[in-house]
Amino acid sequence: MFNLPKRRILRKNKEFQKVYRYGRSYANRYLVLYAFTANGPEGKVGFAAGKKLGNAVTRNRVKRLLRESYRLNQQLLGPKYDLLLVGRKAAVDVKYAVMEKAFLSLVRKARVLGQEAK
RNA sequence: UGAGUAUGAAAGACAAUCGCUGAUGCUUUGAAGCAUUUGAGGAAAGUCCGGGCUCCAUAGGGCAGUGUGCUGGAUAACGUCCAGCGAGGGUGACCUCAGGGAAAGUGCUAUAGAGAUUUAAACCGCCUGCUUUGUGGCAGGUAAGGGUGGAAAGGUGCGGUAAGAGCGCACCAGCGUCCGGGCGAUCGGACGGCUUGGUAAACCCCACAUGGAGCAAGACCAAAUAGGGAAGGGAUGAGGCGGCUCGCGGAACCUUCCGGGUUGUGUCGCUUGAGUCGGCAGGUAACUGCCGAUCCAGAUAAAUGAUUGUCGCUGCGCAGGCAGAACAAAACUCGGCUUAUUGAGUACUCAUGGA
RNA sequence: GUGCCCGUGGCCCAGUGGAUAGGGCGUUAGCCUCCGGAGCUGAAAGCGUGGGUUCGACUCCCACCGGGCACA
Repeated sequence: MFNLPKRRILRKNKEFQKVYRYGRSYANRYLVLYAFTANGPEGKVGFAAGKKLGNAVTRNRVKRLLRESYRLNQQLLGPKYDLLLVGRKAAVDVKYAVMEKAFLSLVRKARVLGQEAK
């Protein structure tokens, strides 16, 4: 239920480009959310952290926080969305609880929640 | 106690829950699921050097270019390391040094100064002579003193002289020859003649080293279809060996343009290696040899995270408790260097006080 | 991964080992004008950082820091 195997993660450059170009974007202080209606059997998710955030260690940490937020709350989401989460500068030294809250508020704003959650 | 020098272990631990990479086993048409196990560093970093490995001749010759530069050793190799020598710095522990050649040649040496590199040089001064009413002028001698400079061509002292001068002598520095110690850099001593600035991180000379590219190397598989037209070159030797040349090699194809068409973030390379740990032996040491044990990440928008609890460390607080814990993540691999950073301990030095 | 290049006042650039580090634009003070512009006169402000070579370094060498380019 909380699984997040490799095939559910965006890996190819083309997929990233597609979500960036055609997805709707929502943002707050800690992250940016791109949402795009998927055409595959299940939704995929991607995580990104730009070079502005710092060195490799901090970028990795931001991406892992984003992944945890998605992984633990994915059952709330509708099944047919490709999402892309991008960390922002304020997320660098933030705890998980803050990140999760920011993620949930954005998800509500973007209206990609599933039927049960509503 | 304070200040400092060198070296330098380790990089919080355990448990629970949810997840991820790889491997193995089972289930399974496939996809996947379950179980067990595994999983970042001392710098993984910067990419400053050097190897392995792969391809291009089997990596060859010469020139050019580039790099290194006290001696001896270590090493696969190095611009690294170890032990010494010399120079410089520090009261000292100790630290720093691209540290060969300036008598092969060329260049540069600003400003200042009379004079800056070859018969060195006379501005002030000193001395002698001539002259003048003269405090002066002229001629000559002189590098001891002053002044300039980073540097004035050996330094100090005594003798000597009209005044002076390696002009003579002693010591010191430098140069040459010889003797002795040391594998050697070099050190010590004797003798000789009496002295030839600096700069080679300026060109250069000498010695040594150096073929080029890089895992996006390279190999394989799959998918796609049609290999079409034009021009030029090719056994009188194409393309290739990324500077030039010699040489090698031996192709029916090669280059350019026009038109058409397809395609993977595929598999291998990819982790057993100058590996790691322990013992013994050799060596001042770097390191080497032998024996035994052991397998310890292989990702590709890139795996180690999140949450909670207990204990340990540091700070604050009477206490419950609260806050904090660096720098930073493999990308073919290994040896160094450099930089970032928390830092227990060990050895030593100096100063002050006490016994 | 490899090979290169650059860093000079606020901005864009010059600069043979010896200059007071130069030019343009800008800033600023004064003059001029009824006011502004233009013009004239003057001023401030700089060699990325740290070492080394040299008598002397923006320049030569080394190590860092920051930025950029090319190729596969």
